[in-house]
Amino acid sequence: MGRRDEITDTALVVLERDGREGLTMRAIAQELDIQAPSLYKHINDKRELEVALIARGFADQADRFERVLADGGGAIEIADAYLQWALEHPHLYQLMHSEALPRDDLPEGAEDRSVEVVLRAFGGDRTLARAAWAFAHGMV
Amino acid sequence: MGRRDEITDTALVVLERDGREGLTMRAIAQELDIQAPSLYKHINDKRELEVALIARGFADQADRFERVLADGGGAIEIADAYLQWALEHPHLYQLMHSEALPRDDLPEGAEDRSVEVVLRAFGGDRTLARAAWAFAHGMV
DNA sequence: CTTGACAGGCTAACAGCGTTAGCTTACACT
DNA sequence: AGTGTAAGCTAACGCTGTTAGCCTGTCAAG
Repeated sequence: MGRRDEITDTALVVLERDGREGLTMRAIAQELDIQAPSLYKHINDKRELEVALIARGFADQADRFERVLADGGGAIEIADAYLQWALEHPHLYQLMHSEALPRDDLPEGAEDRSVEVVLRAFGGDRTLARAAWAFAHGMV
Repeated sequence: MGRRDEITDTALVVLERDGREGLTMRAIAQELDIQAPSLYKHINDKRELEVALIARGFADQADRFERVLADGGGAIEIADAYLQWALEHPHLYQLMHSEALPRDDLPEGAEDRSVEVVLRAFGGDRTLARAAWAFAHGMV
């Protein structure tokens, strides 16, 4: 199923380069030297592609957080990493939070891994962790 | 300049009823028993209309906050009102925060009035007020 | 009383969007 | 040799925002 991933890769490139409004089927297709309708051999609709990008966003975030934690970082460093990540991937960040999360469509645990790390940084205090997340998101 | 306001009124109705994706020029026009292109006699483009809606959102928020403050409410009550308002106007709230705010296009002080109230609730501590705002927004 | 400007409608049309249908081509497997 | 499938293609549809150009009613000035 490699082609689907290539398409997602390309979509990510287009998104980060042209923003959400530039993320069009035809633009993605062009980047792949292909016609837009051909994309539908690998994907059901655009939303599905966006969900895949969102999932990648969470995964990448989780990677970053885990690295911070592994380097001995605590809650503050995690929050800082959150903000940093958002500033580095503004368009993807916007896509991830522009509407209600399609939690049902997201692969199991895509979001959870990120949540897990944050939770650990706060010593398992779910309420406090949620508050911090909200604060970080709000600040962005 | 009354017609422009009527159009904005109608746009707000359509937005709250059908959400952002349902907020189309043709839908607004239909609600006014008019053809879509006729809207452009009163408005330059759709973005301008959205900006007007955003401005109304801030104004309505400010009204609410001021009332809370007048009723002796403090920081917590303001935060609660913020959340309450967001839940009551989910589509408008989303529109207001879905992209970078067009601050240059917003009428002078549209946002400021809201900020002002929050600031007062926090005894003029700008940093603390900003933090609380971020927290409230993140929670939503 | 006429004339002319202007406000505010109209229809027709365009480009770009996501998407569907149906055809073709290349390649793997029996 | 023949068949099935993966993956491309073109043409087209309905929707979107938007432009151009036309028409009609209101109303003030000469």
